[in-house]
Amino acid sequence: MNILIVEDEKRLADALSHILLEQKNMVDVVHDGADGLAYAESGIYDCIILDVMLPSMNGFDVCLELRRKKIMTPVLMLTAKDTITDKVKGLDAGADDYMTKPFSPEELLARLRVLTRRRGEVILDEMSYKDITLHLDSSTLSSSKSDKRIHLNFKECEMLKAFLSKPNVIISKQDLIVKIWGYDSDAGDNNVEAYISFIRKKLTFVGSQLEIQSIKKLGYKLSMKQ
Amino acid sequence: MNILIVEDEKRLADALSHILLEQKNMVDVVHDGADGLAYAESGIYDCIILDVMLPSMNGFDVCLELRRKKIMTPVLMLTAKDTITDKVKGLDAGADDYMTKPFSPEELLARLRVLTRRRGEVILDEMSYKDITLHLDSSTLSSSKSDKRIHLNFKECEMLKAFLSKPNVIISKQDLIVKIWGYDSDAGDNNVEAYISFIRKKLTFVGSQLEIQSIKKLGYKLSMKQ
DNA sequence: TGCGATTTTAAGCATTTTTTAAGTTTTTTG
DNA sequence: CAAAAAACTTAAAAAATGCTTAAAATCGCA
Repeated sequence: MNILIVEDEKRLADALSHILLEQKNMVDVVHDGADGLAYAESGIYDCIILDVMLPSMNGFDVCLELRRKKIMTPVLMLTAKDTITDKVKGLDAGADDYMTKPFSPEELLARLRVLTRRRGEVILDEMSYKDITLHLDSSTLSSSKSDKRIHLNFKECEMLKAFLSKPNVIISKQDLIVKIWGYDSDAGDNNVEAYISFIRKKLTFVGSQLEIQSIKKLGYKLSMKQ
Repeated sequence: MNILIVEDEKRLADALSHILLEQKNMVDVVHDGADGLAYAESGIYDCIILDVMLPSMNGFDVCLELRRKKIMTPVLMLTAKDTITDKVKGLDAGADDYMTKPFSPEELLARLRVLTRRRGEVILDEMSYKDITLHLDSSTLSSSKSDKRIHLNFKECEMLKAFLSKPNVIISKQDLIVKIWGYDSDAGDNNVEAYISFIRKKLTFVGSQLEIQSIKKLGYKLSMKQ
């Protein structure tokens, strides 16, 4: 899953992302409300964890603005105090659930499970972007530009899924390592590079107009050629 | 169907009711023997699942008392250990069947089917997909592509049922283990592999155009060849 | 108890996947 | 522009996954 954390307390943000990364999610962290809104508007997240007290723009307003823009990504609101007014305000603002600090990792994961199950149920069996489609029920890649199909192995598939869930967004090698090899693996950058190379070959094979572009020092992104 | 569960272990009680609710039964759960007896006396249940070890009154006594009062609702007795004396005691007490923990959901349902068939509920007795039919009453597989028939044993049958209920969907080895060997069995992947191999042979034998395809790292799915 | 059926286990094999490492190429930087 | 760093590509080694059997263990029943 693809999760956005909007939290200014650095220690808490770290703890949260640590917990989520361990479960092999993709996690983005931003530290203030305005940034949070900007990221969230991309619509690429499966869930947003949103603190109430934030610099520049508070969590309620972020949430309200998101809903006003018809972005319905589930929001889990965090707050330090368990006051009824806050809770009501949060839910009025369009949050889907509400959690008071401190909380246990288990509670966090349980709530996220509920939030994302709601929209889920329908299990995704295809992911598409532009001319390509990744068929998850057969681990197969195809493109509308040709009638070729090619099999991807497990890690290739996971990696391409990461790019398809965030097209045009730069994903760092570290994020890919965590997502595919796990939080405490000892895979190195070269492992990522090797798989990027495999996937590129397969994108070319099916005749796609998409490419995995490398941005030195930052990572890779999936985008149209040229 | 209307089922009463008398079980004090919360986890197991939950698992049981979950399984049964999924099949659209009505389920009542109580946690001790005396309550169990009180509920069972109402006579409204189609079946009673009764643990042996219970607070306040053990399962044997509950069962004995029920029969003494001429309440003949079928009783499926549960026990942790498979001792002959327990079994004998259970059946002497008037239980209709006897199941030792751990057990798989499929085994539970199969036994309930037998217990309640007596009283004439309509039960599913065939599953078909494309050219094959699995005859549940005789555990026999046939295909419209030939007039051959072949017997499947219990586990082969349960496994094929899993695939027939979700054709073209990938089912993981873990799911199959839980479904067929139970939630805390110590069966491993190789057990699944062995049975997949047996079933493939039988699909071939009856001349079916279907195959169980394996998708590395993800599981298996039933689909048409090619 | 003993027999046949069922289930489990284990080992060998084949295949696929993953890792590793070394040699290139490309890009950045001083 | 040269040197260093980063990224790319490959082949080959290593590891893992899955398949198939036969044999052992277990079960169910007469």
